[in-house]
Amino acid sequence: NKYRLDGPAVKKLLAPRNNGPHFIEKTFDGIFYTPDDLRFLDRVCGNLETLERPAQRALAQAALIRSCLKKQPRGVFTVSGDLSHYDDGRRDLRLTIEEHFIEQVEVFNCVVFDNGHRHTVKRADVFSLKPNGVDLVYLDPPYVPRSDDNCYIKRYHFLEGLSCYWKGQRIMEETRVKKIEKPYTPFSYRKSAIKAFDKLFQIYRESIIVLSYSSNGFPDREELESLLRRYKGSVTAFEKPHRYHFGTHGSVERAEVSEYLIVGR
DNA sequence: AGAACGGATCATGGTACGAT
DNA sequence: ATCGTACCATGATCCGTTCT
Repeated sequence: NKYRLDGPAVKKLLAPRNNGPHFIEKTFDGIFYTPDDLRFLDRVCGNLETLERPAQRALAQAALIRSCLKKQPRGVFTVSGDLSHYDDGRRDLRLTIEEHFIEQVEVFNCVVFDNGHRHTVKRADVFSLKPNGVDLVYLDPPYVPRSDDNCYIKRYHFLEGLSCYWKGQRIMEETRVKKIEKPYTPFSYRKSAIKAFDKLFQIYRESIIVLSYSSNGFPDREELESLLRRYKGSVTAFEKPHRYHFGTHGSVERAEVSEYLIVGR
């Protein structure tokens, strides 16, 4: 609500260290970014603990993660090594991570405001949370594609690791990009997705439920609506056409989809 | 035979801004 | 005022191979 990364805080984050950690530099050398970029990430991560306020640490982490995302071609961490053929001249690929970081600190400082309420964030299994006293839940689960897998960790493992400095994570050494292990979710598999939706809707039956989903996913819209009707008297769905941009060549058939917003109350 | 995994992949169109 | 150029967002996929 009120704490930003001011001059002294940024100075602490950028301060040189003598005995700082080198995990990122050692692990991702030749895989992502330049050696200088990797050392910068180690330095800022090591300096995070010098900020006393958790809100400031969170802002710094958000700025650092955003910096890494912008500098990585396509924003995904499935590609590594020599990425020069992705270079289309854009500024994001030219800046160092440090230059990105300075900019992103300002970006995140600008989103701090006070609306008079207290807010909390949790990173947890949805089935482990208490559903009491929730007016409205917005659900954005992973989609099960029609015939493929949809694994976010394989695209964003570096950011997930960065958010905790890979503490408690096991790196899969045999993978080219040094992925961390994929966490299990029943929403990612045909076998278990329907049951998982049913359980989720049941848990939040006292709240307004808003579900984001796509025509690309399984189960289809009709089935989701009927699952939601088990617990909700009124179910309405909104639909919007959407085109993805990653496969613009002719063979990409799934780029044209409908996005759904399904509301139960 | 279908599911899951690991890794690689586009080009279109909007916007900002300087040049004319 | 208009034109041209550079920048850059998009990213719940695609494909070949391995596993069950």
